[in-house]
Amino acid sequence: MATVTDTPAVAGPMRIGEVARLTGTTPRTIRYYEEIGLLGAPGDRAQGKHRSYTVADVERICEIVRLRDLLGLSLEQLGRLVEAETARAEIRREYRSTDDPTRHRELLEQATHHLDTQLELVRRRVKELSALERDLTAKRASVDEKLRALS
Amino acid sequence: MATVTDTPAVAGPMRIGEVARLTGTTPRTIRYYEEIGLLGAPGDRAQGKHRSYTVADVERICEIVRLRDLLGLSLEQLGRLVEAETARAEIRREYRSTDDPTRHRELLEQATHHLDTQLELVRRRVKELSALERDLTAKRASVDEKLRALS
DNA sequence: TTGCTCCTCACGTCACGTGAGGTGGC
DNA sequence: TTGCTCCTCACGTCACGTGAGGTGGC
Repeated sequence: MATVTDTPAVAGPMRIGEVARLTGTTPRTIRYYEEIGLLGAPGDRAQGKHRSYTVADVERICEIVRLRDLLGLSLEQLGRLVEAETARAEIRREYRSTDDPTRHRELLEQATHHLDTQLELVRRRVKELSALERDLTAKRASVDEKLRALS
Repeated sequence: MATVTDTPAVAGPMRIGEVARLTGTTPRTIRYYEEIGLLGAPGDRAQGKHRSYTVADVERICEIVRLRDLLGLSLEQLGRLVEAETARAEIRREYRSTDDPTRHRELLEQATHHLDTQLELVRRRVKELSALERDLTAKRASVDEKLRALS
């Protein structure tokens, strides 16, 4: 799996091919996610002209791809999950633009709630996979036992 | 996720609906897996007559469904993976029908190889998911920190 | 005989893959 | 100007979902 540790060739705005390479997807996939509203249209863009992406866009796509591959969710479910993420970006903007500590607390509590939802899904998966690993290991041990008995 | 711990209503042969319920799938999915050769046709069956399944069939479908949900493989890849499983069933039959210890050893060593392939895939996934869990936990801790600083 | 489940087409859908034909920017 | 990548249709594919119309077995 490709990660963001691949340094982008340039720090400036990127085109869709580079973004696809950095996120381990394809241009078609990125356009499709834009089409169904999972990604917002990148910047203002005239019809037929090239899409231009920022480093923040790349990070968002990486997150989506990671969750898509590791949890078994539909893109609609994934959309609802990262809507929370989108909200978090919005939250940070609002967070920085206000000094009201009550509002600060509210925004932070929303963030923890979003993170907890994701953590719960991840932990459930880890448990299921660990159970599978345990079962396979047990089978392996049983076969090994028979092999030893043979020699 | 449904598991085989749901005891089947009867111990005898089952129909497709019951099998679907026990394995957490649908009749359509089971027929589709048969169509693409992922499952062999259950018993000899005249055209248009009902399919009849055994407990062994249910266990095999459970395994397939479990691997399908937890690893992110295509049905073709999954087919190659459980071809090994199919081979194992065949192997057990041959294992019991021969007394040659050299042949026994060969068959057992094939079995360990198949199990190791599956274990490697499972462990890779566990690692990826653990990394994701770590990242999310770190984010959560950072938000918590800010919340404490506020009070 | 009545219900329920099963059967086989066959078209629909989700998440993209894959050309076809044309334009943009270093 | 030449290449390369990008653009927008639009049809194909994988893994099923979802009726349509008909038959099987307790």
